[in-house]
Amino acid sequence: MTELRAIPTCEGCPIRLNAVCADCGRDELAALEAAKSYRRLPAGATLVEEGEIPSHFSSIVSGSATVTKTLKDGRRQYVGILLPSDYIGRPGRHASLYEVRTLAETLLCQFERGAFERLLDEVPRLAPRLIEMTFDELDAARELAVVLGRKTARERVASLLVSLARRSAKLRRPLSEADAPLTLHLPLSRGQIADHLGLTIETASRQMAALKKDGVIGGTTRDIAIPNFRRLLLEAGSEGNPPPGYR
Amino acid sequence: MTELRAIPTCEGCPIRLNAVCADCGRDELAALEAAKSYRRLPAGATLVEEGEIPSHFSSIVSGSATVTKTLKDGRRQYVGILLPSDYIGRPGRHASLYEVRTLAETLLCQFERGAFERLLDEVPRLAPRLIEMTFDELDAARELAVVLGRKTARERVASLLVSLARRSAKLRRPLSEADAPLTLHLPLSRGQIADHLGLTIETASRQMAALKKDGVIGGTTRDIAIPNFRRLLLEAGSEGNPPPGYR
DNA sequence: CGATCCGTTGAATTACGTCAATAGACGTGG
DNA sequence: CCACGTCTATTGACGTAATTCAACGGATCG
Repeated sequence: MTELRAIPTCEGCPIRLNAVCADCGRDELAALEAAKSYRRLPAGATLVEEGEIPSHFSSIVSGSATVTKTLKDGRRQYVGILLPSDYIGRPGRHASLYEVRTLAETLLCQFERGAFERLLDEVPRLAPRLIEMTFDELDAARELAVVLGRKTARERVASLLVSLARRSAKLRRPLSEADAPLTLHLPLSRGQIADHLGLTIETASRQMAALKKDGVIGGTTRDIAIPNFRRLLLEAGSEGNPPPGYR
Repeated sequence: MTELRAIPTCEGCPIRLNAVCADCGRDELAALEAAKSYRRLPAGATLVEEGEIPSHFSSIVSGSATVTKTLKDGRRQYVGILLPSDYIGRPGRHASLYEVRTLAETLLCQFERGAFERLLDEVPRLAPRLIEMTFDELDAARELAVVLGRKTARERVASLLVSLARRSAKLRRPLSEADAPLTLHLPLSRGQIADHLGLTIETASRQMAALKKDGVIGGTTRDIAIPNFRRLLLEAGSEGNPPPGYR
């Protein structure tokens, strides 16, 4: 799928316009160029362990990763899914509360933590962009809380598909209105979908099957066809029709 | 309860050491002083409406508020509870995705949005602190996702009590180890607890009753006694004992 | 003193979890 | 090419935690 061979320069970087560096000018970029390095990881690699103080701040150039919290008895919840241009890390010497693990082969653009903190002070357009992106992450986490707190299993699965479709097709045009067919490669197994949606693997599987039976989605296990995005959106439950039997 | 009469100066401000201004020096504080104003709201007041572009960025000096997302069919989820020193707002012209509403009479220290954005550029210790606090909010939202995705009703209620106890007794000392008795005034009704924990009012009420019956908590409806914090912590399910019957 | 709000409690219902068996998909080696 | 093991996904039958529906009790207030 994504080509990981070539180490891009910032100029030609695929995430140039969306990553934490997005707002930097040519001169500011030079400061980042000097400090950055690349790291390539296979699928299933642990990037950050829970409790670890990460040595680097990094951005996903290509690939994907999950942010996971695990209770001591083993219950797992994915609290984030990271796609290209998303960052991993937090300024300051904080132990990570999460495990970060690649879902696929992944290329990172990384900065040693101290160096990144210095850049935050020195490169004026970096901190505002980090603030902006962190607020977006906060919105995503709160949206997940709504999904987990208030939505049915079917709505959760539909919501995940909506979110992944929106993110992977980086819609400039409001996709919300598009009725045109659309395909989506799922980066997650059924078990991982369950870990993200607070469900069991069986329920995740059943709901995928039900959505398919009802014609909301098509395609294969990992490659989902969305014949009518608006329909999927309605199934996700954020758009106005109460689930059957809601008071 | 909290005294809202006196408008404090920054020097004597009760949230001086924890709010977004916490890292500012005496001189930086002067710039904030010049731009700030106060606003007092009764309980149940809407501070920000969903979809609105807020005109101000504000900090809670005293009181409390909820951050709520409502689905179009009326299902509600509190995605945050704000206590003194927490901020409300986001730099940039973003429509709020949430409703913010006071839980009790509340005093705000506020800045007109444009003025706050200028301060972010000009007062060096402001942006790093905002980043720090936003990451903390992100952690809280993700923690909530874990609670909503993976915990039982009893664990959810216990988790909320733990979180409120930790926050309201601004533990410098690790409260996690304290076995000493402790009291907590609940800022939330049973219905509001349910809205925060993704439960119904009946389930919230039943679980409170069950925790009381089992001696985990005592006190009255709104004033909770916690005879043994460690015990409550265990009930919250983050500390190692699987709930009965977990695979 | 009725009205309203909030909390509690009981009984019936249900969505999802649990347990269990089977079916594909994919790779390895004979 | 086929037999076999492994891993993931699917499907069925059953159990249960939480919801739903309903009734009631205790404050608070005009």
